[in-house]
Amino acid sequence: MKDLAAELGVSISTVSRALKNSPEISKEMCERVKTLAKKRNYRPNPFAMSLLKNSPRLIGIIVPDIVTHFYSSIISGISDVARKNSYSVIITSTYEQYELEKQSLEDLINIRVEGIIACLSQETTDYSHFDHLADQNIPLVFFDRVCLTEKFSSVITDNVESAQKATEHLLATGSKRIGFIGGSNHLEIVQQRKHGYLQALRDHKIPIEKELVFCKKIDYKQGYEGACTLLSQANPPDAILAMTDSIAFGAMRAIKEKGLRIPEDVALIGYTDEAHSNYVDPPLTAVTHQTYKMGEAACNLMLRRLKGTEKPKQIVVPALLSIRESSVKNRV
Amino acid sequence: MKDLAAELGVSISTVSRALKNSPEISKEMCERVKTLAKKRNYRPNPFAMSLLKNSPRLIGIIVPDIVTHFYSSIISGISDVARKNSYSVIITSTYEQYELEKQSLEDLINIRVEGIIACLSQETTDYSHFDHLADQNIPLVFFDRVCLTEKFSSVITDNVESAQKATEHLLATGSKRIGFIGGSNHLEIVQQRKHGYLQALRDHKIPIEKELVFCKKIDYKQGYEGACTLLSQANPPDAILAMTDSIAFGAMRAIKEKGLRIPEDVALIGYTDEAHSNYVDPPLTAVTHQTYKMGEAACNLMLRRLKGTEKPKQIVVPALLSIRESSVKNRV
DNA sequence: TTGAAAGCGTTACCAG
DNA sequence: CTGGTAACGCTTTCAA
Repeated sequence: MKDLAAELGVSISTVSRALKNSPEISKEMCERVKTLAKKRNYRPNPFAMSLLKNSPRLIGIIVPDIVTHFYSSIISGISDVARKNSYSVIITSTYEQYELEKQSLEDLINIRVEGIIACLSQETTDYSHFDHLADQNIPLVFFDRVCLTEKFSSVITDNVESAQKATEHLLATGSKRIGFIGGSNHLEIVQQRKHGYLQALRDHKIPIEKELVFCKKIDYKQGYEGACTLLSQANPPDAILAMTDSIAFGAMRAIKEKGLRIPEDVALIGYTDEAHSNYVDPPLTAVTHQTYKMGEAACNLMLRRLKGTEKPKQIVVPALLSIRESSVKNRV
Repeated sequence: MKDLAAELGVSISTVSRALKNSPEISKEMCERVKTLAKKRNYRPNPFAMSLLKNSPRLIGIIVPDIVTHFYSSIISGISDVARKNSYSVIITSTYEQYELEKQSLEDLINIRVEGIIACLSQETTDYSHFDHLADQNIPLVFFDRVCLTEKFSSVITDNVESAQKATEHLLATGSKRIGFIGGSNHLEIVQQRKHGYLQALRDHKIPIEKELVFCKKIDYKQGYEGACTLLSQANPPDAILAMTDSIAFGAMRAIKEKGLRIPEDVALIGYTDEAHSNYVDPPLTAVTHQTYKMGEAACNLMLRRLKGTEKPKQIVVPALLSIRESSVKNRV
């Protein structure tokens, strides 16, 4: 900018004003400056700006990991909305560890992000590090795994409803005895989805059988073992609701290895993204989270907080039941 | 910092020095300053630093998208190395579009990242926007899909070798006529993988047939259509080498829909990550990229460039052939 | 309509 | 060992 001023023989202030179309400047001058600026490939230095205004137009994101489709898709939604509002995003991963979560938070604050969008790690049970943000007046929005909802806005999915709907779909399409494979009971999403499953059974006056519920860990192996356990019972289920994608794929393998047909012998519903549900055989009926939308919602919540102080708000982005071939016994 | 100085009754310079353990300051003073700094929750303002040193400790990443496992895993590798060296990363997605790639590049330069790590979009055939970076002296490292290799460092996989090995594996396990499904020919990885495939055929004195090669775009749909086209020929192949994961899954569906068995009728090899290869039926033999390692390598290359000017350098991270069930016709 | 100068938070150099 | 001051790039009064 100094160079531009020198080259045009005017002052720096003039250049500054010309560049932002200050109404109190001659059009001619304005044009001259802009032309030269373009020619010299001038770019405003954002650090000077940030230093001045203390608004770096930067949003921080904290996720358990970026490799899981669920998170990467949400990040995608967040950063697209951010970019459209000329914000940039910085992403940090906790790898589900409490210590790394604290570290990430610290880093983002040091970088002086304007706000933080976060999803809790599995390990986190103490929320004080987030609590402090309220004092420092740094906006925070949670998604999926949330806490301190009176203080901070959040975006969640309808876990109870989605599991309930999935169960009802199974009942409506010819399944009678439905098994459930979940994860550690202390996780809220496990409780909620199991709750939805049980609710559907209750609504249909179907007695609840403990043996049909298998809850250990959320991974492929436990999905496989869960299905093996359920199917080797004396009176095995004729349908399984699997609580996550890895569990569903593990269960699918177990069913096939037993020589059972999907959905004729055992119907199956999972929670997965669009693409991978279609890659398997038969295509998997699944609850699909509107992850991109969740990301957009989270970012919009943040942007609104950034503009004016708004009351904490929850947004529920409903999950969709994508019916494919793995669940429908009685084709019409 | 000003407040700290005032509160302690010393000058700002003293505080600054105390905070960075300048050897020319009394230990006592040093302690006093640090204690108060902690108490007042002082954090250095990174923008002032960046303004001063013009080094924001920020690295920009440009990827086709962040949702694909291949990219998210590489990003994971990059950002872990970056964080260990107290760099942050900013990620932008091109969604495979040339215009968005130019835009992303522009944005990152405006934000004043110290360097950029990029993977070309499928659309990109004109590299001048990257070429300009060399003039502006902004370090650039490419990965996977690369260009201008005399000017910029890059991290690639051994595309020729991996495709060659995969083809040879097919030949060694009973396949005779092998088809190839790839993407746009202007992409180097397409050329290289095709080259490896052809090389293997040549080595085995197998005549090359143009009709066995299908190269359009890299996505699920083209994988499906490619396989359909190949398999509906008068003399169809009995094996297919699919150049990416989405192509492989598309091809798998096409093969099944035609009522053909894998691998008995048509053997199939893809390029995918560990997890999803195992989810499909039959488990997919695949070339597995060491994506996290590639990310680490790219970031290390960048860090070295950032420290001293280094000559452009290529790093080859070999891919691994994970043999599963989809490829082996003649079980021993 | 334009120019001069202060100030944003920090470091570094030069004096004391 | 410590204080003063210039400088980083830009915006914004205040004066002319």
